[in-house]
Amino acid sequence: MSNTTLTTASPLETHIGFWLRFVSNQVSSRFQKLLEEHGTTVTEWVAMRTLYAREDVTHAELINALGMTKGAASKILSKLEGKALIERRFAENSAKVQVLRLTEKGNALLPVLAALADANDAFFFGHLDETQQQALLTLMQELVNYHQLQQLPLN
Amino acid sequence: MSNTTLTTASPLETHIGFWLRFVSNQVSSRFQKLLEEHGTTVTEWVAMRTLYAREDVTHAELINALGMTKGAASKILSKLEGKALIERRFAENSAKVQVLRLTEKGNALLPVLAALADANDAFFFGHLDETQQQALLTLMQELVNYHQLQQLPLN
DNA sequence: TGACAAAAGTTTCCCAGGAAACAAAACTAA
DNA sequence: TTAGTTTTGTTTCCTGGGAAACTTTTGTCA
Repeated sequence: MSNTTLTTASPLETHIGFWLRFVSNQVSSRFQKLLEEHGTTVTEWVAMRTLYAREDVTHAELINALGMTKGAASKILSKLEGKALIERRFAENSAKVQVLRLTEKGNALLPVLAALADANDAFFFGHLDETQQQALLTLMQELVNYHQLQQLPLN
Repeated sequence: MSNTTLTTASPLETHIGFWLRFVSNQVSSRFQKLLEEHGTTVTEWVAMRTLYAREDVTHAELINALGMTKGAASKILSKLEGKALIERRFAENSAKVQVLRLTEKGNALLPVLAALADANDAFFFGHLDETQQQALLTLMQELVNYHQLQQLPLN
C-alpha cells in the first residue's frame, strides 16, 4: 500500500471567481494606466462620474457609490479638492451635511476620462459581438440582483 | 439659447468592466471572510494551492502564479513560513534558487480551504444552470486567451 | 582567474484603504 | 434650555502590496 495521503483539492482554475478576478484585475489595471496620464485613479473617476451633471450629491451618497468607508471617501474628496476638481459645500440649512460638486475644471476633465473608460471597455470586449456583450452585461447585473449585492463595505 | 455646456459622458453602468469589478470584488470579499476564520487570506490560498501536490515550485514560478512583485511574494512566503504552513529550501546545486513546499500542516489545511473556495463559487454561481456556468467560465478564459493576458505585474 | 554583469530574494519606503477613535453638529426628551 | 444620544465627517493607526534599492550568488568573458 502507498503511504501517500490522498486528499482532493480543486484547482484554482475550476472556480469562476478565480477567472472573474483575473479578468477584472486586468481590466482595472489597464484603465488605471490610461487614467494615470491625466493624474487620476479609478476611484477618483468613479467619484467624479457620480458627481457629474448633478448638484445635490451628498457625502453619504458618494460613500455608497464608491463602496468605501467614509474615512477613505473623505480622503479621496480631499485629494480631488486639492486638485481643484471638486468643491465641498454645506447643504442648505446645515452646518454638517456636505454637498459635493464638480468644479469647472472637473467638469471639463470628466468627458475625457469617460472616453478612456469607453476605450478601455472597447479594448477588452469590443471583439465580442453585440449579443455576447449584452449577455455578459446582463448576467453580471442579474448576479448583483439575485444576491442583492451592495457596494462594500457596509460601515 | 442655453449657456449649458453640453458634453457627453457615458454612465459607469454602461461598462462591462464596471460590473465585472463589482461582482469580482464581492466574490473575493466573501471568500476572504470565509478564509479569515482559518487565519488565511485569498493571496495565501493562491500561494498554497500553487504549491499543493508539487515538490519543485520555485520562487519565480510562485511570483507568476500570484501575479505579484517578487518583493510582495517574498513577504507572503515569510508569513506562511511563520505560520509553519510552508518551507523554503534551496534547490539542488544552488545557494540562490529557492524551492518551496507545503509542510504537513499546510498540506492538511489545504483541502479545508479548497472546500471553502468551492462553497464560495457555489454560493455565487450555483443557481445558474450548468450551461450558463460553463459559458461564463469559457468566456473568461477566451478573454484571457484573446488578449494574451498575463498575471500582473510583470516586473 | 578575476572583474563585471545578471539573476534571485529581501528589505525599505511609500501609498491606498479599512477600522476605529475623535470632533462637531443636530436631534430628542426632560 | 440643556443634557444625552445620534449622525456626519475627519484623523490616526495599521496592513497589503508596488517600486526600487540592496545583498548575495551565479554566469560571462577577457
